[in-house]
Amino acid sequence: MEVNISDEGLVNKDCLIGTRASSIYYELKQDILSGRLKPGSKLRLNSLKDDYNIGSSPLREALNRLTANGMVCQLENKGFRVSPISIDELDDIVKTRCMLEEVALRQSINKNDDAYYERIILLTFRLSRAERDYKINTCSSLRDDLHKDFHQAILSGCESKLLIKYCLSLYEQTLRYSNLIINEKCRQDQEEKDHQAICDAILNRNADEAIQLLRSHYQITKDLIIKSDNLI
Amino acid sequence: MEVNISDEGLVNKDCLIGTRASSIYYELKQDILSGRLKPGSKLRLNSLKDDYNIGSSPLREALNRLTANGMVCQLENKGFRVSPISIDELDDIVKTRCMLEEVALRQSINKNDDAYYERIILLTFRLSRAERDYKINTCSSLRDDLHKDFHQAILSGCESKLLIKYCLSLYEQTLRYSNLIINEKCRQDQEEKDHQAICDAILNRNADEAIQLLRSHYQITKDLIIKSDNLI
DNA sequence: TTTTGCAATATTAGCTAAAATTAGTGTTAT
DNA sequence: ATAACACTAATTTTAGCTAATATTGCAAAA
Repeated sequence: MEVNISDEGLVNKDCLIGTRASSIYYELKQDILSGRLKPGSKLRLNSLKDDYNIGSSPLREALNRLTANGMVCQLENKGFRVSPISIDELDDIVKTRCMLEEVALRQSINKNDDAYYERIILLTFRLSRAERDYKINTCSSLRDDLHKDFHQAILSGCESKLLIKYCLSLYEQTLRYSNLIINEKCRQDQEEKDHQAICDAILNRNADEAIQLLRSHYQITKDLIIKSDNLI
Repeated sequence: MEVNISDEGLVNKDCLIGTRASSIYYELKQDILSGRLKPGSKLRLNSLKDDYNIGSSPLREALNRLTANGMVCQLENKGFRVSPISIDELDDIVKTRCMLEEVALRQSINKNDDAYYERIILLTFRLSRAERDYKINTCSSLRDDLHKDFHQAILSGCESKLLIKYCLSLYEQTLRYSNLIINEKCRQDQEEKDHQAICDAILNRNADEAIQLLRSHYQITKDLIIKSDNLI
C-alpha cells in the first residue's frame, strides 16, 4: 500500500499501516488530542519507549512529525513536551480558522458542483445518526470521525490544497482544546442544530449565511472552552 | 542555548546550533531551496549519510521536519524524495500567499505602531544596499537573508502567530520555485523598485496600495518562473 | 540556621552502527 | 507466457554508546 505521509486525510486511521513510526504517530496524536497526555507535560523518551513498546528512532520520528502540527514542541537537548495551551493561542486558532474557512467555504459553494452537495447531505445525515447513537452507547469514536469528515466535507469544494491543509491542521488544534470540556452534554444539542443549519444554508447556496453560522459555531465552542476553566 | 525547533525565525541560520539533526536540517533545506537537490529526485539515505557525513537517525529526523514544509515527501517503506514541483502547485502557493499576506499586511499597517514603520525603513534600506553590493560581488547569501527579513518585516505587525507562520512557510515554498530562474538579472531591477514602492505605500499608511503592489510583485515573479520553462 | 556555590552523580537526550524488514528485480520452472 | 522463487538494494528499526542536562549532597559564607 502506497501512503504518502503528508496526505493525512487519506491514511488509514486504525494504525494498521506499515511503519512503526506511522502507527506510533497516530497513537501519540490520539492521546494528545484526547487529553490523556496533558498540555505542557514532558514526553520522556524512555517512558514512551516502554509505554508504547517501541524503539527511540521511530519514536523520535513520530514526535518530529507532531511538532509540525504544533501539538508537540521540542527544545534542543531537552527533548519533547506536549505543547502548552493558552487562551491567547485558542483565540488565534479560532480567528485564523474563521478567516480561512470563510474563503474555502465560499469557494466550495460557488463552484456549484452536484457531487459536493451530495457529500454534504450524506455526511450531515451520518453525523446526526451518530450523534443520536452516541447518546445511547456513549462511544464517541465514530461520532468524532464523522464530525471531522463533516467539517472537511463542507470545505471540500475548495480548489486550494494548501488552504484545505491549513484548515485541517486548525481543526485538529481546536479539537485539542475542545476535548478539555468535561461537561459536553450541554454542547451536544447545540452542535447538532448548528450542523443541520450549516448544511441547509449550503444546500440553499447561501454562502453568507453558511459562513455566519460557521463563525458562530466556532465562537460558541470557544466561549464554552474558556468558561469551562480547564485552561490552567 | 535554548532553541525551540518550531521557532525557525529565531534559530541561528549558520548551522552552529546544538544537535546534528538541526544542522543537517538547515543544510538539506538550503540545498533544496537552492535547487542543488532537484525537485522529484530521490533522497537515498545511504548517499546522504555519506555526503553529509551523518548517521541515519538525525538524518531521518531532519527529513521528517522537512516534510512538514512540503519540501520533502515520504512514502511508506519507499523513503524520501524532494517534493516535485508543478505549475498548479505554484499557482496554489501564490494565490494562498496573496490571500494570507493581504490580511497580515493590512493588520500590520492599521496597527499604526512606530516600531513597525522603523523596521520597514531599516530593512528596505539594508536590502537595497545588499542588492547594490550583489551586482558587484555576486554573493547572494546576504541579499537572500535580507530579502527574507524584508518580507517578514512587512507582516510583523500582525497579531496572529499562526498567520505569520503560514506566510513564512509559503515564502519558502515560493523561494524553491524562484531559484529555478536562471537569468535573474532581468528580475532584479524590477524587484528593487517593487520593494521600494511597497515600503513607500506602507509608510503612507496606504494599505490598499501596499497590498496591490505586493500582489503584483508575486504575480510578476510567478509569470517569470512559468515563462522560464524550468518546470519540467 | 539559612543560603549560596560547586562538585559528583544520575538521568535523559541524541547519535552511531548493525540487524531486521520490505520493495524491487531477475531467474527458473511449470 | 506466467507464476513462484530467490536475490539485491533500500528503508526502517533496534540496541548500545556518547554527550549534554538536571539533580543531589556537601561545604563554605552570610
